[in-house]
Amino acid sequence: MQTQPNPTLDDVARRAGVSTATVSRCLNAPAKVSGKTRERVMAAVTALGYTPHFGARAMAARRTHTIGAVIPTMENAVFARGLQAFQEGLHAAGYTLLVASSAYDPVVEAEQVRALVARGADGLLLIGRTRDRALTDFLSARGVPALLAWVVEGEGVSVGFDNRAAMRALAEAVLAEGHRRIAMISGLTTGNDRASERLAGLREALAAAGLTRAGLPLEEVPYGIETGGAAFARLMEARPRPTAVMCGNDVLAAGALAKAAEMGLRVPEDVSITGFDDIELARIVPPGLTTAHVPHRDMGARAAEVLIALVEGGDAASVTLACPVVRRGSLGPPRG
Amino acid sequence: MQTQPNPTLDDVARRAGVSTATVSRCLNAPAKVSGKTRERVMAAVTALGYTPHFGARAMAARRTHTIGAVIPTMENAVFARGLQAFQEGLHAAGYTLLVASSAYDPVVEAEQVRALVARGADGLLLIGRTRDRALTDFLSARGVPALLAWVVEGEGVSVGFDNRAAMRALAEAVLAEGHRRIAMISGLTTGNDRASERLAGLREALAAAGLTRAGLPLEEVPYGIETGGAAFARLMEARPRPTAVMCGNDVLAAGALAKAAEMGLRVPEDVSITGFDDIELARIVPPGLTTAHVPHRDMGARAAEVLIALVEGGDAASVTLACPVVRRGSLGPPRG
DNA sequence: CGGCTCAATGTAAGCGCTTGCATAGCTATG
DNA sequence: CATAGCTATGCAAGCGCTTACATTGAGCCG
Repeated sequence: MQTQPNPTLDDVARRAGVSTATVSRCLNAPAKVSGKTRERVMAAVTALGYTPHFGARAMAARRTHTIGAVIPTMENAVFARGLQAFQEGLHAAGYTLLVASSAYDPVVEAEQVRALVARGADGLLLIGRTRDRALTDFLSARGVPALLAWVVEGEGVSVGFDNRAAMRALAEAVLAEGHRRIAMISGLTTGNDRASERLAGLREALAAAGLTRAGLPLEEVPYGIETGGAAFARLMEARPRPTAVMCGNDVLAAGALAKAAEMGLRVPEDVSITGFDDIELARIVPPGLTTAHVPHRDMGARAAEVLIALVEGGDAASVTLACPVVRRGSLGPPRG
Repeated sequence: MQTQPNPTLDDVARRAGVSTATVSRCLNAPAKVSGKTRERVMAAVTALGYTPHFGARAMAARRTHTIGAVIPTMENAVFARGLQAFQEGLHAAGYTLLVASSAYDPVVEAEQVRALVARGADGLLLIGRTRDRALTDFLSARGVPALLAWVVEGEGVSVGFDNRAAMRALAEAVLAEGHRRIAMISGLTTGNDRASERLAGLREALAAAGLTRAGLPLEEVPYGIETGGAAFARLMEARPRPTAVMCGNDVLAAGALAKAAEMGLRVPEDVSITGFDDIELARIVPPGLTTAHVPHRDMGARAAEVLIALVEGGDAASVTLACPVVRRGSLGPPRG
């Protein structure tokens, strides 16, 4: 499809009457070139519409100023928002972001990581911390630093929050209202440490309140409004019914809320519902969703800082952010 | 940071006792190599954990199997979803997707387009069709095909829908209910042809119904739930009040809906509200949002097909998808 | 059994850029 | 005025890969 060959450094050099080395310096270290020459070169650059060839540059410079990120899916607003902030931070520092999605599949994730490394990513942003040894080894052999986000430090540097503690705090708020029959709708926990940590947090809180572990009705379903609604309906078939349904994320909770309305159940009088993430949705679904606030944008911005430090300097410390409980209308005392 | 140099073709070749050419052929055209050699080479590849260097490959092969996409923002679910489908389609065909976002700024968009081309994108996906001459010229000079999505064909190939016609159809439904005092909350129209086309569609319908153009109260606000709510509040200060508020997208409409509830206005008894896009939200905000259904996933998938055809074959036809009106509780006849 | 074909492999020339080193043209110094 | 010390530039060697072309060695024909 290449109709006319793209202009190269050589074309620019010829047109400006200098060597390719000078042109290259003009572009990468303008201070090393005299004012007059620089002007002439820049004129040639714009006249020709020259754009440096990325592959060639990466090859010669062994540096790409590119950061790769592998996220589970772009369809989840939570990642989209964090990533947007992340990319703004990178852009400001002169880095470009390459995004790939894994569809929550570790095999695909590994593939994508390799693809990004092959593309010359100087560093990587990864979500969560469940991943296999081979991948970590691969990255360290290649000398590509990776930052883990959405979790707290396991091994390696991370920027994130403690999913378990946040969920436990939320559960404590629910218990404090007087709820004893609590059920949970969790996202799929297989290969998803955020989901399993949240579940674990709830179990810890229940145990601490003297409620037996066996007593937690649980539905584990894929991410989605529909699936959340369906899971809610199943949980509400139990007699006696749970008085509170805690969800692994806001989207599941929104589904539960919608289904409750459809079933003629009042929230929170007949049943309390909680979410996790605090996406915009949480504010607008009536009566407002009580949830754990995850500072997505802040996390993305901090992640950019830390990863750049890692890439350029060599080391940087992990950051742990707080996830306060946000109380809205969906949580109230059990009736009776 | 590169602790150990990455293995190169040469390392693999040496280890397998063949030339680099043979290794390259093994990877790119296995049929040209004898079975025994291939096994030996593949063994060396895995033993060394070899990954081809992307830049080098792009340089030598003048082809990257990479498609770039520039979207306004990842935070808009609408693009996220379309893009997810797009990327799945590309992946299946062996292409990789590079995503960049422009924040609705044409200058940034142009930058990103150039960056993607410099990175060797074989083709580009662009949203909408308002863009300046220089950019189109640049792309055609470089021989990089671009596909426009979310719109119908202007010049160039597109995969999308007719924003104006869809909005007109929606407006006709509103008029058919008997509404005559209609207001609009539009997204920012500057540099956003989707938004301006939708507005134009509404105006056409009003004109066709004999309502004067001057009679359309209009709020033009940035994308967001909050901004939609605030705009709604302003529109409802008019006396007599509008009986129907049509919004440029579902997110603005969700904000309007939430604000209506907060103001104690019943929907649709006191005021009807419509959206555009039909995102998940539209189904769950009570009483359900009447909106125009945009087939995002389908659009993404078709876009992948068409763009690949463009890149590989050279030409392909535009695709126009229908956007049926979806009726939900938020639209009813005006009271009285 | 010579000669031809064809499949499998090797040789080597780039692809477009960066960068260490050499060079040239100055000015400041003794 | 010769010399040292700069700065601005050029030269040329790769970076890791693909691919046209050359080479080799079978297998097959008459």
